[in-house]
Amino acid sequence: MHLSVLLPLPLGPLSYLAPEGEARAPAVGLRVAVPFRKGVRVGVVVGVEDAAGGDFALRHAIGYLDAEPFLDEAGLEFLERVAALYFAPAGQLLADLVPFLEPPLVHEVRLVDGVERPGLPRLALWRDASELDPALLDELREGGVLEERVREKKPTRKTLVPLRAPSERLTPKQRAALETLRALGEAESQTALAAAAGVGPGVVRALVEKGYIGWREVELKLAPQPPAGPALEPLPVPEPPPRISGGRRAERLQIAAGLAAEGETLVLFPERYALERAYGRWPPPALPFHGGQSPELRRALWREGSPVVLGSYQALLMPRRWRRIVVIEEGSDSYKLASGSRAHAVRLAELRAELLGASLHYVSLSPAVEVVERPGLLLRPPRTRVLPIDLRRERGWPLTGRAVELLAQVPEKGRQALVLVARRGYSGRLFCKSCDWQPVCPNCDLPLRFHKPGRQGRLVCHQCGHSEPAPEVCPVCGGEVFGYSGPGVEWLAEKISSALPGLPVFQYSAERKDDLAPLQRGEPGVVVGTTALLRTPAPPELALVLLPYAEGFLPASDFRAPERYHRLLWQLADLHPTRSPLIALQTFEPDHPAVEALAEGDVTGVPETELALRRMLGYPPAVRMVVLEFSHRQEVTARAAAMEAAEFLRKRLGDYLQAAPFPPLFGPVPAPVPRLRGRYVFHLLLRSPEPDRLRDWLSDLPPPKGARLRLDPDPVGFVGLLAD
DNA sequence: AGCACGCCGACT
DNA sequence: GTCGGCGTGCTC
Repeated sequence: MHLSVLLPLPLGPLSYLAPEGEARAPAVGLRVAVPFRKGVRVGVVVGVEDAAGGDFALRHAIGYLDAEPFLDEAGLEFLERVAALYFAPAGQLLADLVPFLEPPLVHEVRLVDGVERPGLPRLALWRDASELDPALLDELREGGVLEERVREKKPTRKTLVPLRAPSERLTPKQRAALETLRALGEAESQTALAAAAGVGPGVVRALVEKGYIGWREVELKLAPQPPAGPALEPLPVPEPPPRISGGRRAERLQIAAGLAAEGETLVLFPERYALERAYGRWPPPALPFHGGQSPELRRALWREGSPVVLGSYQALLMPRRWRRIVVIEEGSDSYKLASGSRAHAVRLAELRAELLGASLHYVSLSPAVEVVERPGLLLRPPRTRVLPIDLRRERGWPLTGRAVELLAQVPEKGRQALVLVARRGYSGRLFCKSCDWQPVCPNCDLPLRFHKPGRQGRLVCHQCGHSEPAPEVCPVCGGEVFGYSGPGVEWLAEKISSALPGLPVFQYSAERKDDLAPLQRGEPGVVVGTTALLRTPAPPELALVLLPYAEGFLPASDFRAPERYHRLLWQLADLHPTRSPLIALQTFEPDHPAVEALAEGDVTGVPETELALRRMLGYPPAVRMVVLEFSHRQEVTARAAAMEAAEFLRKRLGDYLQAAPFPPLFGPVPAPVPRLRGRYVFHLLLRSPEPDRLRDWLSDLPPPKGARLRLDPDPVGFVGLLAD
């Protein structure tokens, strides 16, 4: 019997002989431990064949980890289809979608009964395999004299428990602490016990030393946190259409809950924050499933029998026959996997639903361009109050007089304001005022960002993390005066503090998360932050949302930028569950369509326009697009590899180059950031309305010489405009 | 992905 | 002479 085993590695399935001495018949979908390289890895059986002749000296699999299949047939089919869709080995997708597949193992070995090996007398008894040399294990395996068994190590935790009854030899305090532990049963730590018993830590330590209490490993009971608040009321929609847009956040969740009441449903969320917030109010029974949970917990919940799962993309392969998949905020960038296969979770959900025959629904405030034409239900969007502040006319940078006036009203009325900045740190650029020198990252073609957390500044690369102290004088001309541009969180916070002394100003970004509790309590104040702020609950008295430089959220090089900008603006209108804060935008483009749509209460207009535009220009979803990224430390090597591939593809495409509705091949061009982490990057874009053509071209493409080639099979960000 | 192998430059 | 950087190939 041959097993076809898929490991969570960027490889196709590998072949193994069925485990020796295993009574059970091999079954597709079981997790199996196999020898791999010098160790043991866990994969999934994706095929079972009668020993077909092969010239490979196959090794035996060690053993199965499951009683029931970990992946079902539908899941395996899905995996295979996704791999084809994304031009990636199936194992890569397995690794991406089920990163918790491999549990810690107990792997034990012994010699087959009666066999003796000189020098290995104790190997007649089961022994942990990690104590033995992998080479020796392999040799014994090949000789057919090794028995192996493997099982999943049960998750445990350490806990402090009483070991002996109190005796006369204890001091009163020690006795009290021991009695406390006997009453509690167990304690998390020595400190916790000391606190609970009202004694000093030394008392507890003495009890441990005398052997009255001690640590023991106990099995860890795994369960998600139960929902916190009062459950929201599901809102049933008769004959629900595929798309539901508009409305307020709570209302959309009610509708999603109504959709989920129909039967086995996956409610897919773009990120953990939104998921946990929704789960906190979701009508039970429901199960949260996401990457913030420990791998042990996710493995434990994998087969849990809840009809509704609120999940991230990691729930997509759960062995369930979903009747419905509900995609929340399908336009969110967080659905794009940043590494590995670089899959897009919404595409995956669509494919999963198709293969299962499940109904698919998108529920979002402003629909993604990809879905805006589906039949939809439009709920009344949040009321908006929008104030564009035209930076071409208003004085003051980075804070106009108008903005200061607005902010001044915040403490006067006892309200709160949120200031959203696209950049963390002090400023995007630092330059010498006398000679124009600018610091650049040594590894990337990017200016170093200026951070000024205290008095002394630092220069930081936001791509590779390189960091150096900011110079006191210009290293080129010795000039002592520096200028800044591209205001960040720190700059704005400083500016607001000096313009409005006495106003509490908080900062909130990835690098500095002030405690926002005073704001949450309703105290007046301003918080300046990046979009990280959107993952915190809105302060209760929110009256103003100010974007000091709205275009900062509109990168010019990306065809999806207007859609994103539009979505962000609408998100601001829906931040507070009931209030409509004034949204003030300092901008050079006060009549941008996204700003107008927000003012007019229109959530679908911008996506519709964008869709028309993409059809005209040949962008997704009108075409399937793939970006080929060639990179190397040496610029010439990267460029040459990209040129060679372009040349090959030009020949390969032949007449289609002219016949295609849109030029199907573009580049090579330097990537929007031409050098990243010490590597030069060149892009080659392929596109066609017929996805099968892309597959054919790519399958013929010879591997590049010298340079590394990576595919982005579903580019979302940082795609330069095609210049025809 | 992770790891071994092998080739070329730098230095005790 | 060796150490060690990185490019290439392979994993049942």
